[in-house]
Amino acid sequence: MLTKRQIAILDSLIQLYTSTGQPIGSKTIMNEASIDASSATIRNELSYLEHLGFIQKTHSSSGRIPSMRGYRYYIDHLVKPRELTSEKIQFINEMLGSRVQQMDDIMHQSAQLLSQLTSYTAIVLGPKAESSRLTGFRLLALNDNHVMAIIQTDKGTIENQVFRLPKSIKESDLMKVTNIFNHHLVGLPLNEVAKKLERDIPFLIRKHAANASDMFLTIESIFNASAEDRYHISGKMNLLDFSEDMDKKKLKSLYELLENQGDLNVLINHMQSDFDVKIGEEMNNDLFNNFSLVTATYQVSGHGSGILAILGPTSMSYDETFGVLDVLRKQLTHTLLNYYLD
Amino acid sequence: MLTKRQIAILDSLIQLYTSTGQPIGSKTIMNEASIDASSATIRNELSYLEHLGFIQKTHSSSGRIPSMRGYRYYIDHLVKPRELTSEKIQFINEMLGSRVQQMDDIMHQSAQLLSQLTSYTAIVLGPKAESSRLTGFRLLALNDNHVMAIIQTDKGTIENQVFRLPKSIKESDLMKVTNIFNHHLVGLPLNEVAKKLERDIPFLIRKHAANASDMFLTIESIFNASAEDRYHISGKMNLLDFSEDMDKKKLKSLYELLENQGDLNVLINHMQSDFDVKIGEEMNNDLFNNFSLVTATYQVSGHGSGILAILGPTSMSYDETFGVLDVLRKQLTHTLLNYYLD
DNA sequence: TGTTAGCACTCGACTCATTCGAGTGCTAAT
DNA sequence: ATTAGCACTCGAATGAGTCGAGTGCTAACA
Repeated sequence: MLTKRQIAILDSLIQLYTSTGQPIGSKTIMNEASIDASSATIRNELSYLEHLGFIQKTHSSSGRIPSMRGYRYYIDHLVKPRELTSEKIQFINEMLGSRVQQMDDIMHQSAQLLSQLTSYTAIVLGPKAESSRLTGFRLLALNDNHVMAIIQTDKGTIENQVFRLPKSIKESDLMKVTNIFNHHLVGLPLNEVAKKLERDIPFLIRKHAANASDMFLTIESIFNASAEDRYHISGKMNLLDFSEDMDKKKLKSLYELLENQGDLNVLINHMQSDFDVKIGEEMNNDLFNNFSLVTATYQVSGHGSGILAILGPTSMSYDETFGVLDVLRKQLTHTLLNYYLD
Repeated sequence: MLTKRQIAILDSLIQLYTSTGQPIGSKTIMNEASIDASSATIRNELSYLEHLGFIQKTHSSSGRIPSMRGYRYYIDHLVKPRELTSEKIQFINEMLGSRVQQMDDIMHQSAQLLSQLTSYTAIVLGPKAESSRLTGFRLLALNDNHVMAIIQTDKGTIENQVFRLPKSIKESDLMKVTNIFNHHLVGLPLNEVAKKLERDIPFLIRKHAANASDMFLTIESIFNASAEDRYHISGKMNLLDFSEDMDKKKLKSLYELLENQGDLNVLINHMQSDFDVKIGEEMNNDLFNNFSLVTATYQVSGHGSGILAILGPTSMSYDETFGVLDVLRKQLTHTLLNYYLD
């Protein structure tokens, strides 16, 4: 059990360290933090905090920096979202408030806002409606050899793709395929659709429209694309600012990871809580040892939930990050409700 | 006028420098290059080449590196595309040869191939058909409040975008707008379309479908998007390997520039010649002082021409870069002819 | 006259010793 | 329990010294 003073010291130390990036000594704490004790006393307390594993030295006579455990304690007990300046709030409102936009634009905007306001890297995931249903499937002949496939769900997502028509396919085959899809898939929840696409549909196609089985593969890939989470990442290059100790090779692997849907899925796993922080090694990936990932979920009632995430240095200012995320999350809930409304 | 030996020395020096990255001294040239002269003689020649401005020293007693002028001379007179290994050629064939793909996929593939084979950064621009005509415009009602606009040209490009319908708009308005577009724009070359979109159409809309003028703005932006060049960039992160001397700030500006269509347009201006190289300062942008841009054009008869470009360090191996570009350019011409054919 | 061996000279890169100072832990006094 | 005082530690910065790759110049040579 920590005393009040010990908590105050730990708090100040982390605040100071996250804003300067330098190890913090007893004198600095005495001067900068409002703690009524001499540097010698603070030294004793620091020694105790180190003994408990909350802080550590970089070398035997250096100042202290927070340890993994220290950050954990800070995040779980001490940090409070910092209020944004009214200018920043206004900025967010302006960017997300007014005009009608497309869903993708909104997500993209949000990611940009997050990365600009924090100067870290932002990852945004659109609202995921677990129970959305397929409401429409169309094949639209554009000309003799191009067809557009369009997929709609009741949650408003619309996916489309143009593909070239193999010569073997006739108008009548197109109709048949469309009918099969409409008859067997439309109205079902998307996870059902995925199952049927794998099991029943290939059989039906072979039976009723054998010519079209090539085409089926294309269409299947569109369905898969529509089911995939779509990540919007902004401020990737900000990573350069807080990855000094990484060599080029690691940096490249890191960027490759950020390009890869699958890896992101592992990194950002859905969770219930409003906020969640993963610190360095908690991410189980050497690449992220000096990074932290702060994730916030936003809810759009009746339309599922989405995720906002900030990837920054372990030594980031958590209070500010929490502040930005909190404001944006609220604004986004609001914006999206409007989006679904009209 | 340079003697044969001087040319041979300049050639070797550049080859050696581009492969080692280190300043080259007289002894190295004597040992590595097949030049029948002592190091002292080579020193004399080097001194002369420096006097002419083809090479320079990094400090008073260092070896020589090529100067801007040296590179220019090398590229204009000495460099020969290096033959690719048969494995690499086969790799390219496999990636671009077989199955039917979408245009965007082909371009994306090409960019990836280029960056992987050169380990520099690749920029690919799809075939630009100067004289393509608008052949189709459709508005497809997806549901009560979403419409998809589809634009087609006779060169096979298809652009589409989904947008939300303002409430004020009725079915009949949609019809009217579609009619106006089909009547006044379809069949025209795209540059004519752009003009009319600016001049005549707004007036017609106001007259016949006043409610739809909001919608017109959206549709106009789709047209603009369809007219835009679309750059495919791959291997951005390779920049990290050859930008050691740049600070974080410059690196970020550089990446921002690569994200920006407009800036890329300035950088890569269309030209006729098969190959073109811009060396460092020739690009008129401080950010590129230590980079070179090698561009190659490819022709698809009857379907316009496109561009392949490699952005690498000024000290890149030009012969290899030329080799890769040449092979890919030929393969691409072939692939695209097939694409347009069937 | 062109080529070459020989040599003094230059300058960056590297190593090693020294200094400086921020910070610590410990002890003894309050 | 707190604090002043002090010896001690260690990284960062500074400077002297060495090494070696490379140069230019001179004089000898084919």
